[in-house]
Amino acid sequence: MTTRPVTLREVAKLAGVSIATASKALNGQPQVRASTRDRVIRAAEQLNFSPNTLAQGLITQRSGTVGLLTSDLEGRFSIPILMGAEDAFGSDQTSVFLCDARGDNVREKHHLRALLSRRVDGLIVVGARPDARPSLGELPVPVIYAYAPSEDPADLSLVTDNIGGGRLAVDHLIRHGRRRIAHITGDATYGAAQDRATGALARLAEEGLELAGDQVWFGNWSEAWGRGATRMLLQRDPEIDAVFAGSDEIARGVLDVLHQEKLDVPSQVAVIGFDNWNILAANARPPLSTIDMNLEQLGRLAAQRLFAAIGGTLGSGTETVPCRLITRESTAPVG
Amino acid sequence: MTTRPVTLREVAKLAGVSIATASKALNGQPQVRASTRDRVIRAAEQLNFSPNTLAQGLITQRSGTVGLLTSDLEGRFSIPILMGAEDAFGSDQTSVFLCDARGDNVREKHHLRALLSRRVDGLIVVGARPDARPSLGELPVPVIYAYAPSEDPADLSLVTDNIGGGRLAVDHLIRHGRRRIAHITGDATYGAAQDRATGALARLAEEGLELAGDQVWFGNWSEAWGRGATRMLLQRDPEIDAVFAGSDEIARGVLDVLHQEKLDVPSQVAVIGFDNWNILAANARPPLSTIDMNLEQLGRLAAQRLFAAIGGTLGSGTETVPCRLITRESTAPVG
DNA sequence: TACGTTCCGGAAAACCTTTTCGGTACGCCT
DNA sequence: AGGCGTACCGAAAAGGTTTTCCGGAACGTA
Repeated sequence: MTTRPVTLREVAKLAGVSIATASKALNGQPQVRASTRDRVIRAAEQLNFSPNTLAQGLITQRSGTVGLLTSDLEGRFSIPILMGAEDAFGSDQTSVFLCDARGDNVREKHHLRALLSRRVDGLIVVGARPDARPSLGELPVPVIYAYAPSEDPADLSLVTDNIGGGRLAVDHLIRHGRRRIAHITGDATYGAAQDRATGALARLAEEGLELAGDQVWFGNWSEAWGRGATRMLLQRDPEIDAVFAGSDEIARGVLDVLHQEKLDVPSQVAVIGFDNWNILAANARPPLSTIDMNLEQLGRLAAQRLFAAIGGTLGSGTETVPCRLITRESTAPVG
Repeated sequence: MTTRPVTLREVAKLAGVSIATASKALNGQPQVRASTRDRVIRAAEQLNFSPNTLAQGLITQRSGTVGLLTSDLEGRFSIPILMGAEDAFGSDQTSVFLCDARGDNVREKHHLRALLSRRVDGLIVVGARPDARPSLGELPVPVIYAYAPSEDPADLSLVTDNIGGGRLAVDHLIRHGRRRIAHITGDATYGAAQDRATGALARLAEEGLELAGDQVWFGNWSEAWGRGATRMLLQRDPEIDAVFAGSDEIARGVLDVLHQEKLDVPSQVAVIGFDNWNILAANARPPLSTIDMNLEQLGRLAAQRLFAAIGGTLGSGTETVPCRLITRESTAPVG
């Protein structure tokens, strides 16, 4: 079982040519006769030869690998980004090193060192929450920051368009004839919460509408807060006809209390969430309209940008990826 | 920015020694004077030298990498396993290649080929669902199957003890004085569903109890099924005092209908779930007792087994990892 | 026949590190 | 003084591949 892998030397020997010709034959170089090429290829197949990528990397100065440095795998936002990136790279010849720093700074440094030692061709840094994070600084390889942008504007970052997402949600409610729209969202220290609220308020202002409930209800990203805030909101303003929740978790809490209060969704009150966290949104009662951040596309995009940067030169600044509206049954036209 | 990495040659030159001595100095070999060693180390630090792992791997015949081949990253079960494995390897010097086959067979083959070409030292195959999957066959490196066992008993597989988990859940309910226990679970074609039911029934039998509701309610792994099954169950047998749900999703549906029917949880009916999917279990009303499969530990264990197998020899057969009871408020003693 | 072209295949360097082995210098003993 | 052991350092091979360059053969032309 632990037989040493076959080398090009053995393939060459079996085909009766030199190592050099064998290499050229397998790599499609022109300076080799068709008949010899066939012989080499057959020999390679017969021995089940696969070239040693380490040796290749040594001479080409390209390892064909990239590092995916995430702050927390647990967080559900990292996963789709990873998937997108892995997918995009997979179709090229590059493999992906997965490193989870678990939010620990020294662990991140440690992983970074290891990755550089492995001569990765590039790096994608995936943040845990969508707020700016410290830059890794000058590195011998291109780096792309995904989800959480770098604090250094000289780096290239890819982030979600949370402002556009908030706008999208409220726009959807307005188009369905809603006029008394409230906004319950998460932790005010999150840039994402601020941005989504900003987008929502901007769209309301365009329509000449005021926010129902007198304020943006910041709290935390939990179902429990969704329940609590909704109770307070209904006390303050029983006449609302729509709620924009800052996350699907919060939206679940909102739905729960609306049911308790015998308010029908969506005929009396429309509810829209954020994240399109399928397990929560699709299984809600009724299924929840929500905003999808296109995280997988963000990951794919990061991979593409990185791929372009390898060998070429890297841009800088922050690029935003638009959100997408997912309509289910929790929103519907009035009447 | 794209400066070529520093090599040992440059370090040696700066320290005024040969490449060989520089290598020995940095690797703690004894045949080098302390003063020279210091000089080399200082030179290495000054140049920020990090050894080229590709070159190292070429001579030592160890790449210091392993492949993590998952069938679907999306599935929430893979993630904790990945985390555990990544964590365990991280503390060694091994890095992890992440490959997502997306349930596609040809993609899996493609990734496998790429990984072998990169001369990984070993492989962990993480399945999407806990049923046996085809073996990858004889490979030049040790392979460990996690979560989904291999069909070939000659391979080494690590799986969840679902039977024990089912037993654990029912045992907990019994200890709390419950006697009329029903079981609502997911897709009957899943081995996990069968096993959990088997464990549950075995524990009931030990106590001389019958399953309430006359049958195991197989359906699918959704909240909606949890709701539907609970309605049917209550019609069939309104006197139940506990429900063992095959997943936390299903448990959420169960809770929902119990609320609608004005049955208090846990005083009238206790509910226990499975998976300890935090977002669902901890935020339920009331917070859900559940069974945790210790997936992260399973991943860690897989890493350890693989690490032991590298260089050594690999065992075979199927090893099970026990489940763990998580008590929250949805279960409590009767009265 | 002599010479220039074209086409193929091979020898060897290069990538970067580890490790073995041989060599030098020095102190010690006889 | 000569021999020997020890401590330290360097030269060189090895690992597997790519690529450059060169040599030889075949062929056509003068």
